[in-house]
Amino acid sequence: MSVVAAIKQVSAQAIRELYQYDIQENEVLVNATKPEFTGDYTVVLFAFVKQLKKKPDVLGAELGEYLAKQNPGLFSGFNVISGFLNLEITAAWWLQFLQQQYNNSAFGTATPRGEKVMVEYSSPNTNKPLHLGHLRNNFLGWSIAEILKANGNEIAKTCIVNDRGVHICKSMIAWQRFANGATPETTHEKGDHFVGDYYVQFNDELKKQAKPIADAIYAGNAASLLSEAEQTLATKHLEKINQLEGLLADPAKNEKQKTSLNEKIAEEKEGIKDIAENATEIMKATKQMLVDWENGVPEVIDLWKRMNSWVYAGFDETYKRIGSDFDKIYYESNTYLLGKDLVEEGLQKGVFFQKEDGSVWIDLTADGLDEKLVRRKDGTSVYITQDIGLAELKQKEFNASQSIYVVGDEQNYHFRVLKLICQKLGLPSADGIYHLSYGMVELPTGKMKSREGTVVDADDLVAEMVNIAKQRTEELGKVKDFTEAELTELYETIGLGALKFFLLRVDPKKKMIFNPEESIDFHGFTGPFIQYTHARIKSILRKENAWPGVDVSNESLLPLEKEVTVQLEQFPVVINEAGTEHDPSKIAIYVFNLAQVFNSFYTAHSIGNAESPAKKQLRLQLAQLTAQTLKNGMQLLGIQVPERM
RNA sequence: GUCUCGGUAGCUCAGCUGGAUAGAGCAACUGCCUUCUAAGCAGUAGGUCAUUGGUUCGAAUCCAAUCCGGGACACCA
Repeated sequence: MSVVAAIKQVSAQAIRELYQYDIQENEVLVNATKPEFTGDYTVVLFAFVKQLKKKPDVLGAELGEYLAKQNPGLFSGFNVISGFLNLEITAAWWLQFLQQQYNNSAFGTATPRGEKVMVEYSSPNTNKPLHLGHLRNNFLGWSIAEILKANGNEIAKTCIVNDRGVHICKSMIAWQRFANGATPETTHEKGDHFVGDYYVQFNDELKKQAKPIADAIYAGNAASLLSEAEQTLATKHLEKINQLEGLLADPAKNEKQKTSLNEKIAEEKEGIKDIAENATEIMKATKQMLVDWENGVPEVIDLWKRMNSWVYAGFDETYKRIGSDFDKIYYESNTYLLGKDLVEEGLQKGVFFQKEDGSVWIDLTADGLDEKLVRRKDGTSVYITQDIGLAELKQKEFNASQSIYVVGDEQNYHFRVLKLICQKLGLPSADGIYHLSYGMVELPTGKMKSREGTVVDADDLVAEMVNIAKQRTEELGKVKDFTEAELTELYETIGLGALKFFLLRVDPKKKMIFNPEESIDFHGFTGPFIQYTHARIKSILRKENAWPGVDVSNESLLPLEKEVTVQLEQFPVVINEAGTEHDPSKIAIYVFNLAQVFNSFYTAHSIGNAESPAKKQLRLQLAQLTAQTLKNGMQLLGIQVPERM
């Protein structure tokens, strides 16, 4: 049990016994004591003052007295300052903790509870390579899986590959038209980048073809190019634009109103652009290809398989390098028809209802949401239907009590709907659905846009980080005796460590800004800082292979020795928090704090030349447990720590 | 329009189940490598916690309103 938990327990017990007042352990608020006061942990008393009808000072004195008396092994002293009961923990308690854990390579990990958790993450589209946003997703998914594992859960990592749909057809059409039979082998290009290039080419061509149609729409002579429905829609947009521009010309409008009007006009223009793009020959060919794919036309299926195989080869390389792996990969081409029978079932149960045109809906207005379509009038299913089906399939295959989806926050609404529908359908997996929502990675200029070429490519970024790691390491010149292979490994470790730490140190649900102009730091609150701390400790431990082996249980602790110990003791609690909150940044912050405290200790006190054998023994134990904890903590973030750097 | 997430130091972020004088890192400035790795350590400076009101012993934290920014609300995925 952690110290804090122990303090809560004995405090609640003390209040029960002293005042016959029943109180739960978790109602006791325990904080770390502020440095300016004496003590290690502080019980905040204000919460009980009223119920117990005691003045804070009196309550503190009585409680402190009682606690110290009843638990001489835990508390060595106390003081009360205006409602805060500051408790000092005995050196013996800290030393006992250290004795128990210093040799425990699994320090921090909970015993298995037999609970199963699924983590779905990564989930790429197969029409373009991975970018920075995917990296955040992958690192988060991997890390949360490790954290939950350390909390005693059994983990299944999954991935749903979006391997079918218009987006792939776009790359396929472009390849057919522009590639002249080129392949990744002939061009010596990584497969996912190769296919992505054709996706870009498709969009270039689309723009080219859509331009004259859009011009015609604005000129009012696009009738022959559009279907009747498109024509009516286009006219509507045009009318709206005219109307808005009329308003804009009004000199009485202020800047703010003008901005708003301009935004609305831009929206209408976007609508016209969509119409024009959909009317292009290349778009029509793409849609036809999607129909052919669904009908299983052999040439289309062959090309689809071929191009996907190129993409997978590329992805595999990236996944291997960044350390992502999966226990089970689902492919949308296999799962996109799932959920149809559930729609039927839902209709019969009255969860869904049918409109006159035959489309099927669910009414979520009572839950503060809208009506949501689950089956089109033509009988085909929509995106969410597949997800319901896949949720059921996962449940059948893994029977996990919790199913985590690592997906960007733009899909918050979607997952609320998904969970609600599953609950209303009474699927056993429903309550375990958890959307681990994370914010987008943005550039200083705003969102990354593949169309504008402002996407930070994952492979490029990893390569750059590794390259910087190499430069820095060479500048410092500390590892001249490393072999070529050892150097390569070290650069990967440091470069990827910096990158992963950078993306994981921030609360997942917050969006984050990445500035490609400023390279990711290697100093301060960074991965390399922690790796360095680890390497330095390991260097000492290699030198000091003969420990004094004397009894340290009667030693006292110097302030910095204690600070390190206090920090170490919190590791299991932090792992627990990171798990329940699904938040790896808690680990990153913890590991940084630990490294920082240890470094202060390291510069202030010598380990090898300690004042006495007992001190040396104690400091070696501290050093060893710190190294182990840094290693275990970083492992939870998917980051390796080197023995030397 | 409705829903939702955010706004803390020049920059990037902690702190948010209410608790003592709001913390780190980067950038800036001062020191410290003849002693276990200076990717480090010690220190200085930097704040109207978006604004206003409320709740109370106490608010960055809870509530309301306002301002600013992101996202969502498709018979797209």
